[in-house]
Amino acid sequence: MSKPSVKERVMEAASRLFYFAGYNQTGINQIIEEAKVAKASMYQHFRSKEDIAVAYLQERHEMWMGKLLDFVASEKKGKAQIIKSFDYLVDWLNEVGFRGCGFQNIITDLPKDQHKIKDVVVYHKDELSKWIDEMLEIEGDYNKKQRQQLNEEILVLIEGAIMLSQIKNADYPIYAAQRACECLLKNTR
Amino acid sequence: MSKPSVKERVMEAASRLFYFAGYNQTGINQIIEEAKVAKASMYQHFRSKEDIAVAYLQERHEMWMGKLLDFVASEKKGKAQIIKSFDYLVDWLNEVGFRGCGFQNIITDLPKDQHKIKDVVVYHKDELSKWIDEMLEIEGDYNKKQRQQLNEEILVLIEGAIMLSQIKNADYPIYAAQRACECLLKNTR
Amino acid sequence: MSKPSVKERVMEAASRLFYFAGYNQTGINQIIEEAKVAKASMYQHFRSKEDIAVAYLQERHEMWMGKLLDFVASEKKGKAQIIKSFDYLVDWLNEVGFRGCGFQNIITDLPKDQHKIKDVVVYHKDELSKWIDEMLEIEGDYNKKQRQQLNEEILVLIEGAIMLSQIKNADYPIYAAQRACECLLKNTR
Amino acid sequence: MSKPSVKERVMEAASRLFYFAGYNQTGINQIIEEAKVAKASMYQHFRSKEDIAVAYLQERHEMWMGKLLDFVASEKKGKAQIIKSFDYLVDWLNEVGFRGCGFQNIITDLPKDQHKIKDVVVYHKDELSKWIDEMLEIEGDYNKKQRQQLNEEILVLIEGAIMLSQIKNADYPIYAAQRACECLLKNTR
DNA sequence: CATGAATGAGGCTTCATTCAT
DNA sequence: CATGAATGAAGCCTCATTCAT
Repeated sequence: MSKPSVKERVMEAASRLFYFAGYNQTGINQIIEEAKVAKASMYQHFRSKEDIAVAYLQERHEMWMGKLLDFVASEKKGKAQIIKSFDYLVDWLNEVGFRGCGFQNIITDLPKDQHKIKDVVVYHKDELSKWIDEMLEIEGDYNKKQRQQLNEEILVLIEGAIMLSQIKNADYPIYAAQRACECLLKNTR
Repeated sequence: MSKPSVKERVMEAASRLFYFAGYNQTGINQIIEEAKVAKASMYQHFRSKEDIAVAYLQERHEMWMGKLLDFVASEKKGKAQIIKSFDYLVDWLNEVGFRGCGFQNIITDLPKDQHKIKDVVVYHKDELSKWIDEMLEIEGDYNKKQRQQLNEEILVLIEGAIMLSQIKNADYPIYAAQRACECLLKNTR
Repeated sequence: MSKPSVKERVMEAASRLFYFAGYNQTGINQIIEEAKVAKASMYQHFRSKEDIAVAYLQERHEMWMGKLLDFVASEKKGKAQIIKSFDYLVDWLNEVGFRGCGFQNIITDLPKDQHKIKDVVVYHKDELSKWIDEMLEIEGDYNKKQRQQLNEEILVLIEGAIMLSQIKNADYPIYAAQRACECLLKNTR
Repeated sequence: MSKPSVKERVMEAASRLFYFAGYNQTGINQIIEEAKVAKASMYQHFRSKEDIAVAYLQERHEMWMGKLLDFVASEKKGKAQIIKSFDYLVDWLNEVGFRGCGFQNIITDLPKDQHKIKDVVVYHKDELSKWIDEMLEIEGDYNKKQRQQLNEEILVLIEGAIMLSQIKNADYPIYAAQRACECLLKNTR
């Protein structure tokens, strides 16, 4: 039971602070203080604050997708898991006090030159999109064009649900998104 | 043809910078420089940076809602205007390079104590919601419960469309939201 | 008898420290501490450390050339003043403990991108060269080509005298330069 | 054909960086990175950055004097080699982009306590001076006093030539020094 | 003998705000 | 009502060195 490594301690503190306080609100000094790490030690593991953010988002992606897949595993693969994924959002966002999506939140107020961060965000949403497509493909009801359109629509619902629940500090937008999703999946066009 | 007032010049510069560069990326010094205003003059009109942001968001709300109503005015009030509102989003977001929603963008990375800003954001989304409700009510097809649920769903679509178009730097999410919206409005539940 | 302004205090401290301790050895913190000025106050008057150095060198140029002209004024304009200028070097360098030339010293170990500093140094040496040319022209003994060559040679002697006196911590190199200069001026070629 | 030793690799990198980028501009990290050496390995061979500089200057002295002697070897020992030595300066400084004298450059901006470095610099210039004296002695035209004075003057010319060519980024100061040197050697005083 | 991790001190610069005129 | 000067706190990052393995 030894002490976590410097890298781990930095990641823990940075993840918590970046997510709950915000990227710009979180200073390097705060991170190293909470991680109980010397500043230069931190910079031996991460070249810059931006790099910490990238690592944070990558870790967050793994964690978030993992939890999502676990959560929906009780349902049959396909539409059912997609519908169930909104229940995941409800659980998650209630737990974090509707703090919203770590990926959305970080790109909205970013120094103009920090492209690496934006890239991970796009990657995360693309991966989520891939999973949705998988679920739709398993269903077998749709051709490729239909799948793509549905996929886009569902992703919009997810993004909107997370964002609006953050603004309103409530979970009703997530349920609304779920209802909308059910409607979209029921009515072939 | 006199020079715009200090307040107006500050608002112009701050609005532009807050929206396109981001609230945290924009410093007071940059605002006064671009507004060509002395620092203390600015602080005579606005108690703090937060206050400037509040004024910016209020102005932006008026402007945005005004443009929305103008844009959809060519359509019959009701579902048609709602559908048309997504075309507004397409026009607007293309014009601003998919910079997203000024209201969404500002709340995601904010000092913990700046509640006044959050309040205006909530107000803005509530007003948008009111307009949607108006349009649905005019239709006459829905009871109150149905109206509220549809309203929530449509708002989620709008939020998601704006956010995802910002992430993907493309307008397809807006069209996806529009398609989804049409589906929701067509299929009574 | 009011307190000197912030700018003056910064200049005084920076000049003293840059010259006697060295540009790289002198930190912003040391400057503001000795100038008794808040850091941000300093940055209101100087955009960067480089800019302070530029101002320091410009001021130093005026001071140094002024003192030189004053010192040699007792001699007749022409060769005599040139010879006398080496006595000026002796006086000056003894006074500053053979700390060398502020202009030479700053360019030898400079971040690659600080061109503004280099420019002032070149300007300073060019102005000194102009003065030498003036003195040679007054003499009337030389044609343009001869003047230019002598000028270059004398400037080399001055630079070498200052540098070698710094290395050896002694004034004999200055006297050597003076002797050499006399020889050059005596023997037309 | 084995890999150069740690010490050699450090020396190679440090020499290059100290000379071309500057002592203060070069960090330990950059040295070990370019030398492909672990930090602690380096500190096993050199007690401190200052020690690396001392070794660098010692090596540089051997190299520089060696090349000088080789270069002038085509001439007869005496005045001729002295004159020829300025051609060496021209060749060398053109090759290194007028980066100046590694010894001059390092002492102008040094932490106050690093005396070991200063000592090597003085040693280097003294050795150069010894060589000039040798050349003058071989000539047989001068008494001891005359030799010493000429020696000082020639050294001043060399120092000035190197420094001014660095400032002006041109080789004309070296030719000027050569002309002056010829004049000094021709005219007994 | 070699190493990567860890460190305290300090580097330069910018922040939003207030003060004195 | 307008202003430029002044400020303390904090921003991100790099320094030369030492430690534990």
